[in-house]
Amino acid sequence: MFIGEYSHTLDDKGRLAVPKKFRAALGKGAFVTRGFDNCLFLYTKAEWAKLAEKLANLPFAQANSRAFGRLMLAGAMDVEIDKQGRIILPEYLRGFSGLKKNVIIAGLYNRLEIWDQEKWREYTKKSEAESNQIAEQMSALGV
Amino acid sequence: MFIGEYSHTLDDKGRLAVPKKFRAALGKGAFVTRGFDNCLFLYTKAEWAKLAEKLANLPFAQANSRAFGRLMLAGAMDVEIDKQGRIILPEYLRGFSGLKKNVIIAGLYNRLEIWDQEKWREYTKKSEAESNQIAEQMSALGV
DNA sequence: TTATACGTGGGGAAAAGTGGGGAATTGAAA
DNA sequence: TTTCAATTCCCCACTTTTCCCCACGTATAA
Repeated sequence: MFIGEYSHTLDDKGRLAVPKKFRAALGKGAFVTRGFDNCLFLYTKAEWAKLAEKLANLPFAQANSRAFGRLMLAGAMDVEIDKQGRIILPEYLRGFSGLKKNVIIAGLYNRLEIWDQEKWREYTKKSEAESNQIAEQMSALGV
Repeated sequence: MFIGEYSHTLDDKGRLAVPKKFRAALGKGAFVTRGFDNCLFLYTKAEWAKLAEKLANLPFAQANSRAFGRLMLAGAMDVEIDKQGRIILPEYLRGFSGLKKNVIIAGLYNRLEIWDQEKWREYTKKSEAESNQIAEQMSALGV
């Protein structure tokens, strides 16, 4: 289970440290891909396999399904954790997510999200302001 | 079952003493996360597991579900109680809840709430003043 | 008044995160 | 085929943060 918010830095070589806690889970293989709201999703091998399966079975006759598949499947890349506990993010994903030096890594149960710090700050600020409304809606979903 | 109101202090290292009564219940694992009205929620491991499960199953294709998950899952952190009976609150949660030196820990049955003392005072003052109205509305919910 | 327990503060050791240099490997050009 | 250049990968070292332990003060009860 991934939870929490971590602040790390992306170096000039495109390397990003994974929080110590999560390395064991990702050691068997990790997959990054494009996410929503301009962040990246990082999955364990097992979770990625489940998701990829679902994506592959989307009806490719539908334009939206094709777009979704291209976004997440073609966007994906398997990454390895080096001896220092870092992964290398490919150029196209750094560009997509607008990552600069300061990066936020967020745990969302079965995935990690990688955000540019500025974007994350703006996003959470906005969400906090709307949290009461959102919570009302969530109660309808049984939370 | 957590009840009562306790006043403690947060030190420079972000450490907060948990009231003695509650340590046994939280000893097996405790989880803090963002709450409502700018306070933090503190759960036992068992209670958190139930909540996290629900949050994880929200449909991530919906913008509001994602926002809620990011507030509460990415907001969460598992904390351990040290030999002195304290937990460490991460920087981002202290910022979120506006905690300063004086902190209130309040028991709410299946969770504890952590408030900045000032905010708590204002909130309770306001609620006490409105208690009659609130009570009317609650009766509709079967209380 | 003394003893005990709880809460608070701080210092030192260890670990995690970050940056940079050098070796090895790959690819391209002569 | 050989050589040069560029990129990738690996390892070392520094810095910062975290964790663990000890000690003091205050409150409470005997």
